[in-house]
Formats: sequence, C-alpha cells, structure tokens
Amino acid sequence: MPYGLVDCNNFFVSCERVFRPELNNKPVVVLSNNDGCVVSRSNEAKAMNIPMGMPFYQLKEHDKNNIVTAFSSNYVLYGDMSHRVMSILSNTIGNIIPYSIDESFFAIDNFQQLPHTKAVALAKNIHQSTGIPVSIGIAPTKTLAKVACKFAKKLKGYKSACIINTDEKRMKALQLTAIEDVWGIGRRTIPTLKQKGIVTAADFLRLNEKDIRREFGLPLAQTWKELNGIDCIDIEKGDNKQSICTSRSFAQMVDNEEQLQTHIANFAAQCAMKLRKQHSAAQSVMVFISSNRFRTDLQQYSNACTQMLEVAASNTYEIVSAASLALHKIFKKGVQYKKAGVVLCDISPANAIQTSMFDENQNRRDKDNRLSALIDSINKANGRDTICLAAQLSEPNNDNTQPLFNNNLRREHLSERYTTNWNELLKVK
DNA sequence: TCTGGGGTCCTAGGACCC
DNA sequence: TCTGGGGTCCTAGGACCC
Repeated sequence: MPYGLVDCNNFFVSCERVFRPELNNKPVVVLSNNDGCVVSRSNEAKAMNIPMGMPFYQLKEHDKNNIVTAFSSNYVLYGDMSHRVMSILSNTIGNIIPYSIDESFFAIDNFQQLPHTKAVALAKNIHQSTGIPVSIGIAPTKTLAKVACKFAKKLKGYKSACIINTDEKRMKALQLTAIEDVWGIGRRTIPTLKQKGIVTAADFLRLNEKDIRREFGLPLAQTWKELNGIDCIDIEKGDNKQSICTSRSFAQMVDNEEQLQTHIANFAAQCAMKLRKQHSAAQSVMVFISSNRFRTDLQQYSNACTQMLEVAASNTYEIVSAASLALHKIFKKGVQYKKAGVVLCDISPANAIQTSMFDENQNRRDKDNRLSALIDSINKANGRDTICLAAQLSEPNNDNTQPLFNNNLRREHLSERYTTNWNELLKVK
C-alpha cells in the first residue's frame, strides 16, 4: 500500500508571509524562543547560506545590510495555519497520519488513486485555500515518500508533486539522493557510513541488512528495508503522549532559588494542564536545571531529579509540589542558571489509575482534582493563567503580580496572532 | 551581550531472581 | 587456586525526528 507525504514548504516563514505578502521572494527567517536561533528559512535566506540553527546574533553580523526579515516564533499562528492545511488534506484524502506541525503522511490503496495530475491539483488547492505552499511525495514506503517529496520541492518541473512508482524510478532517485538526506540517518552515523565509501542512498543499499542490524541497530536496518520498498516503519502513535515536557531557556540568567522555584512552578503547572487535556495522570515528575553551556567563563552545573508520586496524579497542586521538592534537592547556590524544565513521565490514562492501599490522601486528592478541573474551565474561558497557584507568581504578596511564565523570554520580532485574536486581525485599508 | 523546545524508540548494562 | 547459568526487568543515555 503506497504512502503519500504532504510537507509544507518553509512552514513558519510561509505562515508569516501569508499576512505579509510583500515579503514574498525576500529573505525571511523565523527564530526560536528567546529569539535564540534560526529555525525556519525562506528559499532566499537558504540561498544566502544562512544555516538552520544559526544563532540570531551571528545572523545580525552576517546580514550587515539588514536585508533579512526576522520573526520571533508565533506558535499560536503556526498551530492554527497547520490545522487549516491538515483539514483540507483530510477532507480530500480521508485518513491522514499526522507527523509534525508541518507534515502529514497518508496511505492510499494504489498508485492509480492519486496520479500526478491529481496530486498537483491537491497541492494547488492547499496553497490557494491557505496561502501555504506544499510539496507532495508518493511512493511505496514512508522513507521513499520522503525522498519523493524532496524532489517535488527541489525541482520545478514536478509542479510540487513527485511519484516513485517503479523500481527504475526508485533506483534513479536513490542515486541522486545524498546519504545525509535520507530520513532516519542522522549526523552521528554519517561519518561511519562515509568511511565505508557510502555517499548516496543507492550506495547504502549495497550493504547487507544483517550487517547493518549488527553494527547500527534496528532503526537503520528498517530504513534500509524501506529504501528497498518494504514498508516497515510505523509512526502511527496513540493520541496520548508518553512524556510531557515544558522547559525554557531564560533571557536573563537566574541565580536565586526562589525565582527558579517560581519558574519551575509555572512549567509544572503547564505540564499538568497538558496532562489533563489528554485525560492522563503521571506517576513521576522530573525537574532539570542547567547553567549556560556556552559561558565557559562561568561555573558549569546541570542536574536532574525525579520525584515519584505515591499515586499517579494530574492535579496542578500535587505536580507543582513534587517539582518544587525535586528542585530543592538539586539546587546549588552560586550557579547562574540558563535553562530549566519539568518532564512528566510514567503516564497512564486517568481513568485507570492504580491506587495505593495505604493512600490516606484520597479525599484531598479528589478535591484537588475537582479544583484543577475548575481552574482549567475558568482559564479556557478567560485566558491562560487567569487563575493560577500563588507559587507561580513572581511576587506572591503583590496583588498586581503576573505569573512568571514566558516573562523572562525575549520576543522582539513577534507578529500578530492574525487568525486567533480579534484584536490582532489583519487591517485592510 | 546574544546559542530552542518537544517528542519517540532502541540498547547496553546493572539489579535481581531462581 | 578454584567461584554456574540463564533469565527478566528497569533505567540512563543515545540516536533520531521536526
């Protein structure tokens, strides 16, 4: 059964351009949180040799004439645009297998179901309806669909859709595909493969499957099979996450425990909310902190601590308390902290919690759960953090204080939330 | 001065059992 | 001096992805 892949071109940049069409054909980049580094580039920016992940301050030096337009990341906007693209796709194709914010696989019964003309029309429809240009690859396996999609994106003649439906086309495509461009082969294995004289995907196929399995492990052996046309990579995961993480780098480094506790409380509360959203509970709460690894002139320290809960929980109070305890165990005085985060693990469905025979806190836990549900509904109706724990406030004793979340974050090039906020709609003269 | 965030899966090795 | 064998489970760390 063949697979298709729809991949949005330069997705974040394309989202920004929908509302700033004057930036079409100009170099544009979108930055990570804190305006840290480049995470999305227009073709023009790529042509200027701006690499993925380039720190923004280096870009400023690189781009002396200021011809590159930079945006802070606007995830609300990108999430909404992604939803629009995926809706059209699923309305046209039926069942889709979402893979990331900007790409989705789908399975078709046979190649006749989506011939080139129809695939071209689909790409065109998505572009016209949403403003987002996409590329489509169709092939016998997901890994080959990825290969096809790269050609659809790179070569104009394909009109945004490329189909690999014969062995001849497959081998031709693999000969023209550099080994580092193969989905599933990462930077750590490339040097070893190159040493063996493997330069293209076709070279890689000359290796023996058993040897690959032994030397590189199961995932690479699966990639080998997929390139041979044998479908074996399954990415259909359940709707529920197995771990939930909230973490940030700080614009300004933090050195006192109280302030770090406030950040951790906000991360933990955010994690708990995501957890409840998927109707799950977590049995363990991990907290990590680290200094600025780029500042070799400062003391380096990073550590993590996992706090187990007696009974899996999802209410904010318990999760924030556990995180606070964990932080206290690893906090070291005198360190300038640059990054911190909370990860929830051992996640199970909330309706299947294994209770403890010796649990004397069930009544309190029931109350906390009801309270968290109430907080969620108030915040959903009135905006994030309308109600929060005092531990999340930067100055708990001051009535005007705000939750600290995202406060220590640099976002100097933020666009409007054009599609999700009435106050930020596009203005037309 | 300024360097992101959030996931998944696999594996080797240790702990533990009989 | 000589010091079992075989199995399971758990976990930290590493690889990959976008």
